[in-house]
Amino acid sequence: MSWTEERIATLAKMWESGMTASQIAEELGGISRNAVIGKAHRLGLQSRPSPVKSNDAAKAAAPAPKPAAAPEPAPAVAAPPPPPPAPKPAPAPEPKPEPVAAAPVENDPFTPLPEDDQADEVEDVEEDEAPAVAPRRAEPVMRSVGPGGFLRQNPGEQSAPLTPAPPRRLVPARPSDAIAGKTTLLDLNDRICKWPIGHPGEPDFHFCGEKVNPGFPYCVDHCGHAYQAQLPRRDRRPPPPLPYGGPRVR
DNA sequence: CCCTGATTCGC
DNA sequence: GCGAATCAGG
Repeated sequence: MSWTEERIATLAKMWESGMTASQIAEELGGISRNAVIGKAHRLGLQSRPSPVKSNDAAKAAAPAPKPAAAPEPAPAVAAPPPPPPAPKPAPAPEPKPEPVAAAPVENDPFTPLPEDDQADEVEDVEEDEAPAVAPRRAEPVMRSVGPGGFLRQNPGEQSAPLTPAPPRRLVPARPSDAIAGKTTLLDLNDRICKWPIGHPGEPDFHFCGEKVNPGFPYCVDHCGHAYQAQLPRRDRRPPPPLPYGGPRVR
């Protein structure tokens, strides 16, 4: 297996959307999670909340505001508690500026209601990503579907691809009509709701795709699902089916 | 034990 | 550049 444009794009999307390296590896297929992690690092994707953050508390506090040419900026996971989804720029090696923000995964939508300890999460989300684009059309755009299931662009519709050179493909990314018009992994960006619909690997697995509640990874509706105050056990819904029922079946 | 991501280092 | 091996925290 080699890292084609598309596999890299998929890796990047999944990584930024908070999927674990294992999940990504499984989805890409024929590759280990180590390969995924290694590639992610080489690509400069970095530092989502890692279990092993090699962190020196001394680094951030006092010393060396001027490393000059010092080779250890060590950005990533340090001070800023509420990392707003910044546009992912080139990795800034300076100590001061906000490093690449970690993907916002306050609450894994795949296990939306872990039972306890999440009442406080709504607390510390900050808001400094003012929607630069004011009136985004909230209405889903009707598209025609070309042969093979790829989506056609409407006349006058300007596509703003995330990738500098969107790969032309003879084989469309949408594997089937089941996914036509849906928001797939490759459609994810900072502005649309990343709430998963269905299970990864299923032919119609897709994402919500609504405009996000600014500052959150999900739309208003799904934020309502993701961030919930704890109810008394008395009147909790016993069946927590959404949006991800159980273990993956393959 | 399991999981996670980070890092190293031979290829 | 790649990724297995290793490390280290949860």
